[in-house]
Amino acid sequence: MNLKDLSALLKLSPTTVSRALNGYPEVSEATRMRVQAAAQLHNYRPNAQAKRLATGRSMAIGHVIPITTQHEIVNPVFADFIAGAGEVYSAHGYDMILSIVPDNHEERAYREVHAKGNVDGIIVHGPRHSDPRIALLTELDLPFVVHGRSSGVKQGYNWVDVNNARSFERATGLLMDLGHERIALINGLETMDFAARRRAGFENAHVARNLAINPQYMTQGEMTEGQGAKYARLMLGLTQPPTAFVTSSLLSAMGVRRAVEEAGLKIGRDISIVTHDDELGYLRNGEAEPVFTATRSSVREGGRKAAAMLLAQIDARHAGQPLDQHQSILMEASLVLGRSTGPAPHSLGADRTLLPLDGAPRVALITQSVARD
Amino acid sequence: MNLKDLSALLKLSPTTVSRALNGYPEVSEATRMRVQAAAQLHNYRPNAQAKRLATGRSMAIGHVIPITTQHEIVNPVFADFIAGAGEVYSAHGYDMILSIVPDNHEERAYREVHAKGNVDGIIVHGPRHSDPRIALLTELDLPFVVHGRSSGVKQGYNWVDVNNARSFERATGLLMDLGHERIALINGLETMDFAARRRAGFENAHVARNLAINPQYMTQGEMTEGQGAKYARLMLGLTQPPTAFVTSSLLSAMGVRRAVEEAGLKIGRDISIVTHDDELGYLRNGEAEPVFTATRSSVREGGRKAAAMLLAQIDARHAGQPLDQHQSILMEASLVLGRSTGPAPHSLGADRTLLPLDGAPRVALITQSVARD
DNA sequence: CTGAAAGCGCTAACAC
DNA sequence: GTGTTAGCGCTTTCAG
Repeated sequence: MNLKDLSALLKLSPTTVSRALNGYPEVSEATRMRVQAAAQLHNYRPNAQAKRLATGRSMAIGHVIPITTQHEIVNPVFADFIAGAGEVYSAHGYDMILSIVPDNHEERAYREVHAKGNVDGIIVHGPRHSDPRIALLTELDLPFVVHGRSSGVKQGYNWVDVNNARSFERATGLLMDLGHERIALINGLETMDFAARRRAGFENAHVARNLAINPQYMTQGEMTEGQGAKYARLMLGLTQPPTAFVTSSLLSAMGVRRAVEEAGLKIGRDISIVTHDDELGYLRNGEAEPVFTATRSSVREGGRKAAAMLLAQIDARHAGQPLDQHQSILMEASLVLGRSTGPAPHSLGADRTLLPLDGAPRVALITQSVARD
Repeated sequence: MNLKDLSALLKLSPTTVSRALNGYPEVSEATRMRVQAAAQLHNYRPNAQAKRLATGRSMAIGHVIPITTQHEIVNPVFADFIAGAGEVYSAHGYDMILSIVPDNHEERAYREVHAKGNVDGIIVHGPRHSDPRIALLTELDLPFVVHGRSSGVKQGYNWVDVNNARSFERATGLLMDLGHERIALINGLETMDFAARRRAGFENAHVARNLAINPQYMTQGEMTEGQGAKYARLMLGLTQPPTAFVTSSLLSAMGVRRAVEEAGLKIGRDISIVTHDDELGYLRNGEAEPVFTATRSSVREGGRKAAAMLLAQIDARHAGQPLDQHQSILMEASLVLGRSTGPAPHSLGADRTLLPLDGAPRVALITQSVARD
């Protein structure tokens, strides 16, 4: 059933039917009703391709997920983020086109997607410290929103990110408040912007408390268990091993735990581990179910916000507004908690609660949480 | 730059240019060269929408991921599977359209996507035991491949699945071989086909060894840590508690571990836990890095196979072949390993290796692995 | 308020 | 070998 068929059936012109269905004002209420009823009855759906060609809008948003050619693991964060974005798209009649692109083909992929005209906008995932994609997309004049930031880029652009620096600064500071002076950082690859920011936060905490930063305690690499264990082993082998670890992912934290156990040490007694990760709901317990959910949903909420921002941008452009104003949303990470056996939560400010882990308030998990915009 | 511009530039008709670019034989080699060079030079990309409209092929595959309205967590398995499928699509010039659909709107979503004509085929995720989507898609005459199976459906259809029954049977049997007689199953929701199959495997192992199946030892629910802990607590509270747990996901296994620890028991000494999950790379160690990778890549490989199967089906149909033959691929799950501190692997057949966990060969992890088709 | 006609950018019969 | 013509199904001026 297409427009022509339907209009023939109604003994109206395709034009009128189209207008009736698309809410144009110049059609009489009576015929609009009639048309809508018929459309419903015959289950009419305008052909998407034709509509796209006619309007010049593809009604689709591209999500480009870069895959490093070495480690081809898809970061689980993307799944939740994309789920959130997807909700917004379907509410607005947009499709989501997902491209998993090897990072060496990225530029080509973007140019192609643009030239072929099959998306109206793009969400950029996994930005690096200085990410060429931002300049590229600006040059192509394709609306986009970055999931994360690219600190090395000076021009304005739209982004949605989590306050990585602040959360790592607080996590590190927290350990220091508990008496730790030798704290290790097991970070993600610092070419990735989020990892660079996490390191900055880690260092800031040292600076703020006048503690020396020991390069031997800072490592970066893939966020896998193997890497976490490897680096932790190295550091535990130092003459002055760290007394606490701040890690950048759940997997790394599990690797650290393994190394710690191998060394015959006990977590929460000899060694503290703090991990920051969107997945870390995996580790908590007790009250944890809601925390887990909250963690995942906050990433999802980030996806929603990014999508909404992008669609607004596209609408504005289509409405002829210049819009060189750039928007950004910074989501605050909040401290949550470990394995609570103790009674009272260790408070960290109005909306922050840290529960002691295994009775000893020395191990904490940190997660990204509620949005603040 | 569009076809018309390009052809004007070359002083050729759009037709000829189109033919040259699309590899039609009736164009002279000389002009083909000239056209290709010009296209390259001007960075010409045919407009996707126009092409779609003209050819009637949307060159896109839809992946519909159902979200249960209660627990809106996206199963991480999807990410890897989709990444694999994505590789195949981009190699063949297809786009991937991802829809996250609340499970109560599924039928509508499928009908819509079909009527709008924006996909040439669909991958069905998360099939239930009797899944109406299969009949629906058959009725709509839209090519599709199921990621998983739907045991209650009698008609033929294409699918790619893992041998869930067999792997759970072997896991359970393995525990029995180690002397366990009271084994608990912490399963996913058995309305999901994979969970039903896992249960069947669990039961088969009992039948094969003439052991009674105790309903008190079988639970199903969301595969979260909280549920795992809850059920494990209940069972550990029985007068005859189980001595081993077979769980359906990493999260559940972690919940069980928590409950076990709370009860003052020690894993590997008092209690064994076996988990089967695509994610369970998260838990292994030592030799584990490659296993982790292999696990994830095997899911990815499943995605590749499903995609290839679907594209073949679409091509065949387009070539006018009837193809009422249905294909299927069953991937075998292989046993891998726990936390290896002991030396010799405990062998389970030619391609199967089980390493002892913490020296005591009583805890094992089972993962899905290499394809066999 | 409704309709006729043109056109979005491409492909595919059908001539030449 | 190459060009002409007519659509694909819709939207959108422009008339009425």
